[in-house]
Amino acid sequence: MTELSVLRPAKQRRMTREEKARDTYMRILEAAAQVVGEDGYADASVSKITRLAGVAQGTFYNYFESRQHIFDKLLPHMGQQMLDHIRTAVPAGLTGADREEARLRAFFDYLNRHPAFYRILYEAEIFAPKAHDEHFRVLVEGYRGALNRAVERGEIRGYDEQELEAVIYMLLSARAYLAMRYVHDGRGGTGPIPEHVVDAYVKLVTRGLFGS
Amino acid sequence: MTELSVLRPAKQRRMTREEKARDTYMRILEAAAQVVGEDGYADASVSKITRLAGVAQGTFYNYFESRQHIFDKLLPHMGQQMLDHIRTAVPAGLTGADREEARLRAFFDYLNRHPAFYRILYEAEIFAPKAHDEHFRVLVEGYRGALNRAVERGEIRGYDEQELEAVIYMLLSARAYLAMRYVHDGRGGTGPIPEHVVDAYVKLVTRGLFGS
Amino acid sequence: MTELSVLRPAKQRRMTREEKARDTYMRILEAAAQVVGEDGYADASVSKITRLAGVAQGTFYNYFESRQHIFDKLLPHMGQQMLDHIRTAVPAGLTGADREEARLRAFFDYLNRHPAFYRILYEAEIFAPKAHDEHFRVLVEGYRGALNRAVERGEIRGYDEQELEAVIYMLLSARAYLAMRYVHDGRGGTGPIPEHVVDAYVKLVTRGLFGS
Amino acid sequence: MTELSVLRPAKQRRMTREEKARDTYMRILEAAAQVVGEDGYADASVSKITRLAGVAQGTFYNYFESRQHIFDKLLPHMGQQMLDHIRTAVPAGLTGADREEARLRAFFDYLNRHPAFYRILYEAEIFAPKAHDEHFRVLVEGYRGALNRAVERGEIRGYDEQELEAVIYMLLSARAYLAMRYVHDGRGGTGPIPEHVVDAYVKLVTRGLFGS
DNA sequence: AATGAATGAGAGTTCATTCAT
DNA sequence: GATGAATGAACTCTCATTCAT
Repeated sequence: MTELSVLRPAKQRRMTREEKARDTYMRILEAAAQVVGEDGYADASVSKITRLAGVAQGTFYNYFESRQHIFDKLLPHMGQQMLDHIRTAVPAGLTGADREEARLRAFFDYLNRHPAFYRILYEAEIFAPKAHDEHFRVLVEGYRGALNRAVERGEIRGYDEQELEAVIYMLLSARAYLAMRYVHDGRGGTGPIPEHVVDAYVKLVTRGLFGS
Repeated sequence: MTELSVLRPAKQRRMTREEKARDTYMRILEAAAQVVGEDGYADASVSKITRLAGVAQGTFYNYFESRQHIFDKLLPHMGQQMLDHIRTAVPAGLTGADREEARLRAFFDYLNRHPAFYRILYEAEIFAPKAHDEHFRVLVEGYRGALNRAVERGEIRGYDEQELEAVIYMLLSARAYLAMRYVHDGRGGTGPIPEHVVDAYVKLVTRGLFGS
Repeated sequence: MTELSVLRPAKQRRMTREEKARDTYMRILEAAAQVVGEDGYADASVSKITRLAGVAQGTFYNYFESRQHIFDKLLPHMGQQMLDHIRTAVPAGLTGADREEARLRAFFDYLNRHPAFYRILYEAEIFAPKAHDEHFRVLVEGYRGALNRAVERGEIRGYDEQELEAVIYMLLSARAYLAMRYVHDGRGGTGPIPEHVVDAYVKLVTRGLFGS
Repeated sequence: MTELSVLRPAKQRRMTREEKARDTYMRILEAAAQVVGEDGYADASVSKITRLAGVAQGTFYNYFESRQHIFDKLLPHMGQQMLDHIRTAVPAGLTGADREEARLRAFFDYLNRHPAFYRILYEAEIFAPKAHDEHFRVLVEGYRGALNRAVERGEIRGYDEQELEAVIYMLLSARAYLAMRYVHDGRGGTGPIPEHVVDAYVKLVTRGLFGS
């Protein structure tokens, strides 16, 4: 493992103190993301993170109160990126099952581009439960709005509000496990999602939700 | 935490050397299950486990090569219990969506009776990935047989074999997340699954898979 | 803990460079006194002191060579205040045991008004031994003069010069321990000295020194 | 600093496990006493202590919960030795001021033989306050009994019970400060107490307490 | 003169594992 | 086979001090 070159801004004239601080903060955070992505939270020691970030161990504690503290920041940081990616990648006009398909593809696409994200997200359930819950809450709320609109448009029938929440959990979980099974190969590597997996998802959702 | 009394066999006559060894092995394994269930893998120290099992720390290494080793045994041991429970609980004659519903209820029922199992199972993805994969493989194979039969009976249409596998993953994942969300309350405790959650699951599966 | 407002001079016209420096020096010194008084030398970090003084950490080292250095200044600074207080509080005409009693009361009175002083003084034996010795030297010399005059006046008999020094140490030590035992309650708080303690001291000194 | 040879028992036949454990415990405790005696509590690191005791750092924590914990054991351990020494050294028949003198000499004698004790005792006020209080309590109670008997015998007159407690504090404090001033030379070394100091103490106590 | 980010040595503590008894 | 004392590597975190700005 060597120093991160990412995010090291081209040495334009000069950086103000504040900019430099912001830079250091980001370098540590990105280093943590990479280490957790590769080794998991349990093996993400402060020493590994700072070595990768190219700063002294003590510097870590100028920016984060504790090891747990940076873990709690990781998912919010990366999760926002993911949501932005999905929002951008899903065409505005899409509705119904087409929208679902686009979202699934965008999710897998993001995972392929940011292989570290999978571990950061799914281990967070254990190592940063607060952050994980919050992330989930955001996802669920976003979904709820979309499904409610689909109900209003008459695309979805036969589910009351409580049931829809359960459905959202199922759809989110489906994404997660499909990612575990089909995006990740044995160790470390990732690949594009097979078409038949998308087909299965879309079929299940189309019939099951937007049915007949 | 005090010594386990579970599994301490009634002191009939005498135990053969072999029986005693088997007994000690089981005591340690059960103690590990309880500790992991309560504190998670990360905090399940050898010392906690042996203290609970009522043996010396050194004894642990007469039965398990390492801490990781016992973690790898945990899920196979508990997972078999779960499968037995589900198999027993689901009436033989049921097919189609009714069978799915019965399986879901049996799963949640098991979780309620064995609260430790949830952590053992879901943290295994991180702390005992080999065992987790194997456990999943067994579940998937069992499922595959059942769904193939449903296909043969004409209950399921429009999914090829590969797609069915993806569907299985989605159903398994649905269980997992619904458990996380609806069985577990904030800290430690569990409760029965709400009816509307079962309804949503059944509806989605009926329409999506078995649907006309 | 918030910034000290003490000693912040009313913002008259303007401060000369020198005045400002003097002001900063005093602000840091007073902050150190407060922190040591509350948390003890061991927990009086430079960061706590500068935070309380309202200056940057680096500023500290413009005024004091090291943390130890400011500790060495603390007792001389506060000790002088105490001596001034006692000198002022003890009526000029008193002699003999009456004078002793007045001094004891003045000492306890100072302690009650400046609760931080106790820790600064007594922990100095450990954390600033040089300063402690010097402080003691000053006290002893002051005492020696007084007792010598008492000898000359014939109030004290039967002690040679060396013995008188030992007596001085005993009287000073008595003060200290009586303070520890009777002025300080369990944690932090202080109260007036009980009368019977003063009585015991006066009796012992009257009979023992100024005796018969 | 090298390994302690003290207390390493002559290698008689064999040591039972229990004996060996006791031995290790004592070796660590004695090492701690020596380190604290030389460097003070603040600089008595676990690493220094275990190095001197000739055990691994981890071993320390098999015997003491924490660094603070061993500090809390130090004074009780050494204090008992001191009391035993004084009790043994003071002839049984002595009473009144003679007894006081004998006690003072025994105290200084112990200090000379165990130079580490001074720091252990007097820094305990700061670093092991609980132990210090307890030690003081024991000393005071012992004293109180002796003085009460002296009152009954009519050797002491004019002090009520509360006043006598204050007197005890003054006598104990006198010992302590006289030790600081006259037993310890500049750094580390010790010497016998000068006769004139004993004389001063005896004179003060005789006149002040037992005085006709 | 003032700042505050960066440093790095060193602290206390934990714990999986070993091995002589 | 059972024991439990001993180990030592690794961890997180603190903080006095420096120095470029």
